[in-house]
Amino acid sequence: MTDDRRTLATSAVRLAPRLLGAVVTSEVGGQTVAIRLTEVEAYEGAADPASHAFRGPTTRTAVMFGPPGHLYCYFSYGMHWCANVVCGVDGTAAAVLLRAGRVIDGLDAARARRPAARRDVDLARGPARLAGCLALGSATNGVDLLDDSSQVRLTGVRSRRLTGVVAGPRVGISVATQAPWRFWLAGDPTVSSFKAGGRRRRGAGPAD
DNA sequence: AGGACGATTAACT
DNA sequence: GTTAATCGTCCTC
Repeated sequence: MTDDRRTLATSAVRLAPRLLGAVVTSEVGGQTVAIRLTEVEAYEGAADPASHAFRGPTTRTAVMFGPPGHLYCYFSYGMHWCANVVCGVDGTAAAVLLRAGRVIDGLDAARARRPAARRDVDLARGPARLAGCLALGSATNGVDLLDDSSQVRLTGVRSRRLTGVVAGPRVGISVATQAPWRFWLAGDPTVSSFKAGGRRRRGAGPAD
């Protein structure tokens, strides 16, 4: 295992704050787009009821159980794709959701992929928006982010977290809502606005 | 075989 | 502030 991959063979909570400031570069579709990460969330697999991997491996989550340094993409709400960096040692299912970032290369291609974005800081402000900018989806699920020949690569993972990294509750989940496993760069305009986790339950109103 | 529910976003009022 | 869009996945018959 390379040194780079070894640095990812750690828990999601330990890795997540060190991904802030790192760069994801996509060459999908022959267009280069690079994003500097400003917001992430840690998901710890078997120990974390909010993780897709909590109930054990399935077809969808197989990549999460593999070696670190690969990309886990999943389809959400019937419309969107979101992307994670798989971490932890081979056989565990930890991963870090890429929630937001700043486009630092390929601005024109990113704008073309996200016509709804009014400002450039909105292009990758949110996990599905970020995946849209980089054209991540089913075709990129499982790619090795540490292989120079991959269409999607991760560079610049820090050995120590940057100053200005803050932590708080994760977004959009209905269990384990209190764990402060969302990390972002304080004051950065590309970070998504906070929304409390725990959506309203349908068809489960008060019984009386 | 059927149904509930999303690690969301954009467009409304 | 609210809500529609839209479908794969997983759980329960």
